[in-house]
Amino acid sequence: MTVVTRFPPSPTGRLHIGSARTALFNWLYARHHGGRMALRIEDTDRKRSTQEAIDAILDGLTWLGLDWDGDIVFQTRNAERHAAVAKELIDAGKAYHCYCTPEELKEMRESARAAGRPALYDRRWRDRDPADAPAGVDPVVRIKMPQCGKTTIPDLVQGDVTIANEQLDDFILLRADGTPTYMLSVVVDDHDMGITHIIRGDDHLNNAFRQLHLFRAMDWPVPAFGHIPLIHGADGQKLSKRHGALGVEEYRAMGFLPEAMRNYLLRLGWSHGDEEIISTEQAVAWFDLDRVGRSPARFDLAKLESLNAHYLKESSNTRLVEMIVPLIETTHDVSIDDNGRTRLARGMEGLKPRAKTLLDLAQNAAFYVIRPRFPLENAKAAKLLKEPAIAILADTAAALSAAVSWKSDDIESVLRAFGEEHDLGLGKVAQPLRAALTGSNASPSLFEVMEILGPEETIARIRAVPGVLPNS
RNA sequence: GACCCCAUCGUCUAGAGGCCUAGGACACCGGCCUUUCACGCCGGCAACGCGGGUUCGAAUCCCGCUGGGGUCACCA
Repeated sequence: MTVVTRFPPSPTGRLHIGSARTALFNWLYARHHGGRMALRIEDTDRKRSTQEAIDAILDGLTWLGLDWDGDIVFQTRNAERHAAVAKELIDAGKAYHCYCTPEELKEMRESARAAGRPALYDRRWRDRDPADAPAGVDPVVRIKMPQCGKTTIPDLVQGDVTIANEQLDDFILLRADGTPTYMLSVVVDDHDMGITHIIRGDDHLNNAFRQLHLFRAMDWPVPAFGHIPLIHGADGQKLSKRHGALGVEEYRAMGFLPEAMRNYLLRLGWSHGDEEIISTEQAVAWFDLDRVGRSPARFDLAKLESLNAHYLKESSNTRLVEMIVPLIETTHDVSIDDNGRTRLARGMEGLKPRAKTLLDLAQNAAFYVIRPRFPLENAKAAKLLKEPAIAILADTAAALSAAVSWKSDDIESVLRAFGEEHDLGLGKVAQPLRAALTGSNASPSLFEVMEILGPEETIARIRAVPGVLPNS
């Protein structure tokens, strides 16, 4: 049997970080077993579904590198089929019309809860004579669920989960307006699409019991279920807006690499011994549901950052340059030419180990293509450019102008010799220079920076420091 | 409230009765390296929620408690 999984987002917002992990697990499971992953847009809630959300979800998946097999299925397009199944169930005596009003149902739930009973529909129309139907009320269609006994779901993640059938009520298949509910649509589509494995968030575990009976009522094979725990915020509460970013798009904007995101999401609730850095190839080879943990995991930004820093270091310089150029261009309103790109690429080796995100990288790299502006905004750096540093800088510029070679090793020799000559520690010489050249008190190796900047630019930047030029 | 699920360092986790003096990673704290900041390397702090069983032996099995989470819509 070929494994067919599915990822079924509701297009009501961004691709949520938890959904992204669900998609990843479905994708990995399908790939691991040589199967397929289908993508289905669950747009049955027409009021809240938007094209914008669909695009955002597709973009998010694409960015993460999670592709799907076959055409995208739009659930609303199958509405007629869903309704036909409901009719079939009515004809078979497995479903019926219910004429309860919303108020009636609300009252029913409230009194049930007050009595300490499960807040379920009391099946009052299940065996009632259809002739009793009140005039002018459009009925909903409800399925007949078993009223006694137990139902067990052999869950691939949670193990066997059993519930008493009294906990299951005759849920609605078709709304009063004739449109199918989620519960019906999902089951019909999963069947029609040949889904063999339903891997989804833990919040759907209760639905699985209802869906299981719907599969049985239609005499359809029941897919395997795997309910993975949800991701929680750092405080252990359900992930919500107050926890900050929720959509993968936002993490992308924060400068995270897709491979870091993938690795992080994978390790959240899943493990393979002590492995931490896991490539997609390894993930496909190793992934299976039995290694998925059963307790909810908290989202830890620091760990994501650390993984991102790792992948940043592994990335090629050209890839990184292409990713940060637009960032530098927009924040500084400049246009970076090929020369600038070359400088950035050469500087990347020294920049990479100093960044956690692409945003850091772009910010730290900007000086290679943009001259510092005086007075410096960076307070610590500005402090480095006070006397006697200005005088030292002027002398340094002079010494540098006389340099025969502009290789970093040679520049270092020149500066060390200069320091000894003037009885100054290297720090006294280097720090003001760093501030003058990079506008910051922290940067990659100064000698490397100077080599990349080149002699003209280096000298020009030193002379641009207020107070230096007259002495040089 | 009812039902279901879960429970190892601050966080993610390893651990499938003796390999556990509980391992790794992130974070944190020291140190080394060093022109700065990082990276890297070395070291440190830090956990089996509680109470009962079962067993020669329990983080691992069972029960209870406590704590956390999920679900209870003509939403998905």
